[in-house]
Amino acid sequence: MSTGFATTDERLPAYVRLRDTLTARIAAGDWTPDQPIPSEARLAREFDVSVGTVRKAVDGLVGEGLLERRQGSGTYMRAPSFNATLFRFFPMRGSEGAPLSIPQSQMILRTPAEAPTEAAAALGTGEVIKIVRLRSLSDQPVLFEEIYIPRTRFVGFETLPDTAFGPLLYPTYFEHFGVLVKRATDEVSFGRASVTVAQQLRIAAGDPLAVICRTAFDVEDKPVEWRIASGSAEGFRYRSEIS
Amino acid sequence: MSTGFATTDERLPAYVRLRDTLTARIAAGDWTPDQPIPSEARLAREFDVSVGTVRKAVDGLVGEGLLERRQGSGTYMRAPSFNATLFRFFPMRGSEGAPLSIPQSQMILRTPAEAPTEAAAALGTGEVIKIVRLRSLSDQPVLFEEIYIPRTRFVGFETLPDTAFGPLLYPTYFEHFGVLVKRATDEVSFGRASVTVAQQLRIAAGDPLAVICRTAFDVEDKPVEWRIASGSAEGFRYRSEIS
DNA sequence: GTCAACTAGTCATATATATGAATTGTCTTG
DNA sequence: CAAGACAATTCATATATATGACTAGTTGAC
Repeated sequence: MSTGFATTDERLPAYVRLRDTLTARIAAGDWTPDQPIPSEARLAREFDVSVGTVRKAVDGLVGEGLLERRQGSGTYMRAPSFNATLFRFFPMRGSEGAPLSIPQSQMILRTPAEAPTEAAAALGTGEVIKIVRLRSLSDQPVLFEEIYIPRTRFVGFETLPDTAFGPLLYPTYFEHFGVLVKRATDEVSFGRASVTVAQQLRIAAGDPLAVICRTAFDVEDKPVEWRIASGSAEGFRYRSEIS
Repeated sequence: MSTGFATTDERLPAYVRLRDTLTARIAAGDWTPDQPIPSEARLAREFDVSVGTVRKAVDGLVGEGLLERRQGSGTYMRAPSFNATLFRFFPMRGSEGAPLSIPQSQMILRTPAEAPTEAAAALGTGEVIKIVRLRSLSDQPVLFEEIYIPRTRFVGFETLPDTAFGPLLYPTYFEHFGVLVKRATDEVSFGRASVTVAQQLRIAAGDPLAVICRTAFDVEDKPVEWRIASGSAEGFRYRSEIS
């Protein structure tokens, strides 16, 4: 008897199977952000489980930040707000509550390429699209980024019009390619500016550099992006919450 | 009618009030780690709520990492495992799976002191105890730490025997002073080694330095520790999970 | 004495139900 | 047409209950 679950291990509890099924639907783009998914009662009927079981499944996804409940209205998809990465890296106000400038993003390059060793290892493939960006605060370049995304997941990325890009990449990933970034791991280290990086950041070659390597994963925990970002070590700050 | 709740706002839902009450008991040291707290059925009777409500309250604390469920056995206190901070900061294997050395911890100083500005601001008091530690990997000093804790929460800290300290401080905080660290915020930046720091780390003054400032909070979200850790920027790595 | 079987206690899963609170759209009324 | 009353829908809280799974200790047979 089919119960409507996606094909997951039958030995697993119903709420787990339902959670996985909902995740698959989200990943497949069946629903769109800021649109309500079916109500708890509907889902209960559809999958032939009780409302309590639906709530438990949804609870998990809310905890992961994939869904958001709004009492009286419904439960909505929610693209994880990896917002304002730059704000995490550099302090935004001088010392007094100085007017915080808006971070800018300038795309320099977007082309198919061969992934460097580390990126290939993280992504599991060498066939990537390479993106180069320069991010600035009040016209001062602060972060130089090289980004690698697997070609198979982002077919046609290099031919997208420039208008498809805002200051953040992850919304574009989702809207045009259905790739939803759920989590990422950052690794901060110290280095020295190469000639090209120095030129972009308008510092001297050999100057101390803060380097952030990030691997981003989608809802199914498959790596979908590897990036290396560099900024002058002067004034650099990386904030992190641990628990 | 008393229902056994600690005095929290009566307008709040029962599961919130119960959760807060349980948190207070944990903070008060009513239970000890690795000891089971009363069973769900007992708690339900004690607070005159249903088992479902108890489960919902406990769910929250499990999510926060304060409690841990063991099916068939009970629910246990769990000091959050802020373990192996050093491992997060420096890579532990050379390049091949080299035998990972055990991090050592040498306490250099432990005395009442006046807090530096930043520590005082974070802790809300200048009356602190200052701790200085040097942390090493295979007899190579890698991290120099200055730690400040409020005197009022840690009465008698400076007179504790050295045997009361292991390689980690947080277990000692809890066992001797009932202070349970639940979360912390780290801030990584880069600077240059002062003469004293350089001496301790056996590097040259002016060498690039990685600096990690941490503020730690207890279960009630009150700041209980501020520390600044410095290590050579060469070979430094700070890992962070974001979502 | 040892080991297997049993048992009591505990958390895990699942259902059914009732009531409250918040939102949203509709309908009535002036 | 506008404003307020109203109703339907949806999530939020809470209870009661049943069954299964797992643990840890006890009992009993050999």
